[in-house]
Amino acid sequence: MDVPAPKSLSIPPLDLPVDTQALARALIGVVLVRTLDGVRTSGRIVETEAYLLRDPASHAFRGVTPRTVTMFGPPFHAYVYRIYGRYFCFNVSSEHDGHGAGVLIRALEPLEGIDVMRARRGCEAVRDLCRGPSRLCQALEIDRSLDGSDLRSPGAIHLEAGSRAGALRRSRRIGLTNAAERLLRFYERGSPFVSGPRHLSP
DNA sequence: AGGATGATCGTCT
DNA sequence: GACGATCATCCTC
Repeated sequence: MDVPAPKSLSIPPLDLPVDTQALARALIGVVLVRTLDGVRTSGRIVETEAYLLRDPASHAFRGVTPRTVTMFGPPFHAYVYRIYGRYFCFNVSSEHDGHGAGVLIRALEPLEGIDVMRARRGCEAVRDLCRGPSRLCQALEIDRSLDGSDLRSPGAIHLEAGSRAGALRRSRRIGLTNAAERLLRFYERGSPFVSGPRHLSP
């Protein structure tokens, strides 16, 4: 007979799909936790974008490069890249080992460590702390050193089960010129913490 | 509320 | 040598 898991102490198992688009949807409501010097900052994911296999908009489209190796590794690892010389963006790798794809995290609803995030961002308004892919990287102090981290086990950065997501909506991805027509951006309906348009198709 | 602009540098051609 | 999966700021309506 099995010993029942302790009720209040167990962390609910986080079961995520490998398929990129399914993962982009499943990640809404999941909590991203960043632990630095023993201090947790975290937020609930409210907006994602899928970057599929053979997707002209994806960094993986033209094959492996030194920057994008983690996109081609096993799923559920951190792909962090620098953009416009000054910012970072955070992704969760998807698909199986050897296949390049991932999900960009575009916005969080701040949960833990709000004052720490305020200090890092130089910004008071809770709504603006993690509303945008590079803003959330500033708030959680995410940079290239975290690239390759396994997000399923507790560490410097990982994912935890969160509250169930509300209704999902989808739209075009933001800031693209390639394959811009595809509806691969997902966000929680009505969330004030979403970046960009919040008024598109169901 | 919404559109235009400049910053800034790693990455790939 | 060109170009961003962005942001903050400045502008007009």
